[in-house]
Amino acid sequence: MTTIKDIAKIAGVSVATVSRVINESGYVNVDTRKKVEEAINVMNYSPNEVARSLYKRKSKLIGLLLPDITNPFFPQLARGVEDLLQENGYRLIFGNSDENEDKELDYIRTFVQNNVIGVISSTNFPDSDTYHKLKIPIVFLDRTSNESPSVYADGREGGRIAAREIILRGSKRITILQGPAHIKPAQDRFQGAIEVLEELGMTYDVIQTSSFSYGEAGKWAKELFDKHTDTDGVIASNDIVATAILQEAHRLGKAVPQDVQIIGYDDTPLSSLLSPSLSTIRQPAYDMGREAAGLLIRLIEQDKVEDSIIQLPVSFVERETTRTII
Amino acid sequence: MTTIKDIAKIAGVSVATVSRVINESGYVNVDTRKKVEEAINVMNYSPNEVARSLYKRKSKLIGLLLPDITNPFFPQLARGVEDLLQENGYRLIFGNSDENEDKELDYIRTFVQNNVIGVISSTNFPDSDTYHKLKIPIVFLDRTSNESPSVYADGREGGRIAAREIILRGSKRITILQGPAHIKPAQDRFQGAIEVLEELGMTYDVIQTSSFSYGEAGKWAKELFDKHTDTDGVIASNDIVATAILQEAHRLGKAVPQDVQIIGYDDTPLSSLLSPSLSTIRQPAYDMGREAAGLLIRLIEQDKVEDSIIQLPVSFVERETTRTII
DNA sequence: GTAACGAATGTAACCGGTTACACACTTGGA
DNA sequence: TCCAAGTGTGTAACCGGTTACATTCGTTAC
Repeated sequence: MTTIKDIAKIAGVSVATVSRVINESGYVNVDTRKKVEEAINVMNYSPNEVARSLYKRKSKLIGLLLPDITNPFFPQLARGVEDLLQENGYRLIFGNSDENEDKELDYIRTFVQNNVIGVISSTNFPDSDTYHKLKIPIVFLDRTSNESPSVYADGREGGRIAAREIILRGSKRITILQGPAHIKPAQDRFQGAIEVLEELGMTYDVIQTSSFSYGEAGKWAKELFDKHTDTDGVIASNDIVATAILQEAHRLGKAVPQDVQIIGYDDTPLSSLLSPSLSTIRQPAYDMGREAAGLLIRLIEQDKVEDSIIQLPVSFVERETTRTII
Repeated sequence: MTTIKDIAKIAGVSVATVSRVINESGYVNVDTRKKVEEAINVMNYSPNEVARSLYKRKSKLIGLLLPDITNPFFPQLARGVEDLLQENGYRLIFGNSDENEDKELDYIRTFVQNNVIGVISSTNFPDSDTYHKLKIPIVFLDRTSNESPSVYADGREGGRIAAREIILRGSKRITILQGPAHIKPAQDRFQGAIEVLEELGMTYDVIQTSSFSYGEAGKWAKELFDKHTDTDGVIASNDIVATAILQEAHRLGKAVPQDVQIIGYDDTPLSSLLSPSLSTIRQPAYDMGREAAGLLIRLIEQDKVEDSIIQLPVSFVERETTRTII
């Protein structure tokens, strides 16, 4: 490996001068600069970030913690984060937490051990000691915590919209899928939907679910139509679950949206590809990722940061699993 | 930040002794060890990986380069990689290359700058200088390069299976979607399918595509049914494209699989959730990721590694977009 | 003529670990 | 009794950068 010493020797200068050239700091004579730059080019040298990081006590690394990249909502988020960071010269250490606090703690620890300069986390435990004790900037993504910097979409409003739209389009016996209890945004959207239904004095049923996994979604779909045969509107906990409902409805010979309307949540790419395509509440996942990265960069590079809590709008995406308003 | 010096001071020993305790190397008296361990616990100390990495010239970091995490095939791969690495104490620096050689080069460079100890890459340029010059172990994932360690599924055989199955199930006028020219596995599966069609002397049509993006897939679906109205069997370049075809067939009032059979590729999670669910060629993405990680770990930790080229089997997953064999 | 300052460069300490080496003490066998 | 080997611990060099500080030289101002 080529080191700064090698470059110094080739260029006939000291390491300090090479460092000055690399970092464009201090005084360097133009001719000296040329010699050094030439040596750098010849040797195709790039400085060791580890050595830098050790001295400066900070790196260009940022930790990203997501529950499960396999859930189609998260690749969008991750991509948004990665794109903006990459454009700004930062790199990502990435981990899946599986919503598991121990795994999360373990990752945060190794992030710190690697001198990461900031963390973006989709955690269910934003108020845990782990995060409070962190001395580096942290942005909660798709999750919130009182005063801490965070980027999220308005889940409660999303739930409200879903309920309003499905009612507006004529469903009378609505069933709501309640997402996993420990996932805050899932509960927010659930609460939002409930609120509207209560306000309008509608009767409704609830099916509990405990994950967003592909594998189990089918089970809840079966349970739903089993228990609530006459349901004519389903507000799903996310697009995966909505897809399973759609499939099950199909299997049972129920016409969608004529017999049952279905509204998903997230607007993952798959939802537009289904037949019929899925009406859903859109969260701007990619933008959320970008915003989170942008906010983190600001927190890292600036003294004062305003608007460190960013809420992005959700919207109803009308497709084919809901009826048109008459 | 707590350093090894702090611990040494608290425990009343030298840093060398603390280091010996941490790394379980050399001689340490039991009582001394206890004192040190106590100090470590009290201070909740964990050693700085950056300092370690600098001295040892290697870290616990591994670079992972994927084309686009947003393509639903890759999260599975990534998850497989991450799971096995995490279990073995390694961490991941992650980047999206967009199949772009410059971006790839840039990532590889920063991987090296950060003393990564190995790289897993899904690249279209495995034989480029960038990789040849790398002095650390590298595993090509979902891609191959002559003698270099790689993990992939048999694309040609996948293509052959797809063609055989669709013919076996009665399609006479088959259209093949040819994936992006620069993506090797896409061409492999295309070639495999062509081979079988030629061997059996069947006529067929080809539609060129230039990406796997959701956005453009619809366009090719339209083009397909526009140009080849009478096609009764479509071999898609992957599941995303297959989904778009399915949707378009639906829109045109063609019955699937009665009028047109469709076979996808990858068996991404979405394919089982469609209605009708998608028959496809399964690549064991998660396992591919795990295998790649396992192979890389072996390359890192062992002197000699046998079987450094791992080919995983593909299989036909029969669902509802193909007819049953009579 | 010289004090003051800017430009250019080098020396060496430092970041937080690991480890080669030196040294002291114990133990056991010849 | 003496030496070799084993045990236990500390000192300091080292990894590859950055930077505080010292030094030298040339120019300008008084």
